[in-house]
Amino acid sequence: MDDRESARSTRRRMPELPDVEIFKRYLDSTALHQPIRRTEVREEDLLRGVTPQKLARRLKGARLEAARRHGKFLLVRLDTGSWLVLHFGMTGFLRYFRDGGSDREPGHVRLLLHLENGWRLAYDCQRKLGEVGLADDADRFVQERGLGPDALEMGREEFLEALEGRRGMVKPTLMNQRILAGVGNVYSDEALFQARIDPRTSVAELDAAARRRLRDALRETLETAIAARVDPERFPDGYLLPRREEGASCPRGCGGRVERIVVSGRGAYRCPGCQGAG
DNA sequence: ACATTGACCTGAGAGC
DNA sequence: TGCTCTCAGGTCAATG
Repeated sequence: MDDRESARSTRRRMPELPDVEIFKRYLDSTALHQPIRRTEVREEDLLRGVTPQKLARRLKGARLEAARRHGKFLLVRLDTGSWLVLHFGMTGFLRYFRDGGSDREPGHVRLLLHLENGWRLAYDCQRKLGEVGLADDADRFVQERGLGPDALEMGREEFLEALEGRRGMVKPTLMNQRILAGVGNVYSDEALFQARIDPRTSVAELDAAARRRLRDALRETLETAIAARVDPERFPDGYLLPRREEGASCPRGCGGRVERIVVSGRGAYRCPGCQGAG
């Protein structure tokens, strides 16, 4: 990856649920079933609850059997029964490569698994806000972390239950991983744009119809992002994500201009025409 | 329960 | 050209 490519992907890649789902599919189609010959920890700071020595010992000889995603976490089951836990922070991603192949080692590798077949699986995380760890059990990990239900797996009733009694602003509520897991800054904006709800609206002010609309919009948004392989250029018309910049014309064609506001300390994009005055 | 602020982290881009 | 400043955002902790 050259510098320009690196810069571009840094701008675009902010791993939320759809991004991690793509990572899961990538892992499932590349690095499974090969014994791990050696584990290289290049950045100890990203390890959580485990030393480099322990991680290497637990991975040595083990095979990655299948990946599972919960919210923004990727949990990889080993044939030994334990799980490798990966969180991608803001800038993390995976790459499967070998010497002389078309893909090369990326620029900020924090963990590198050397596999028996000569290929390597890199966990790259430029800004070190990600996390690598081990878990004995995936369900218990999710519970102990206090994660809410996965945003894509939860049913309509479960979503409505999660909002019940909430009084905070809707955007930070969607982003609260304890309430539902997987939604971050970008996709909360997108779902709210699709549902035509101002991000600053209190959940308490949303009537039943608006809550259902939000739930459907969130599901639609996440599924669309995955189908587009999180590439902004592949998103269908009418999506905000490819036009997350101040002054862009409303993707829905209402004539409004996209504006940036700050909600709960985060930059939020919305269309004043479609999403009300707030 | 909820809001706010700051810390963590690195690199890009702006402004001087 | 090179410096300083701000910003990006996932998560956590402290404070109101």
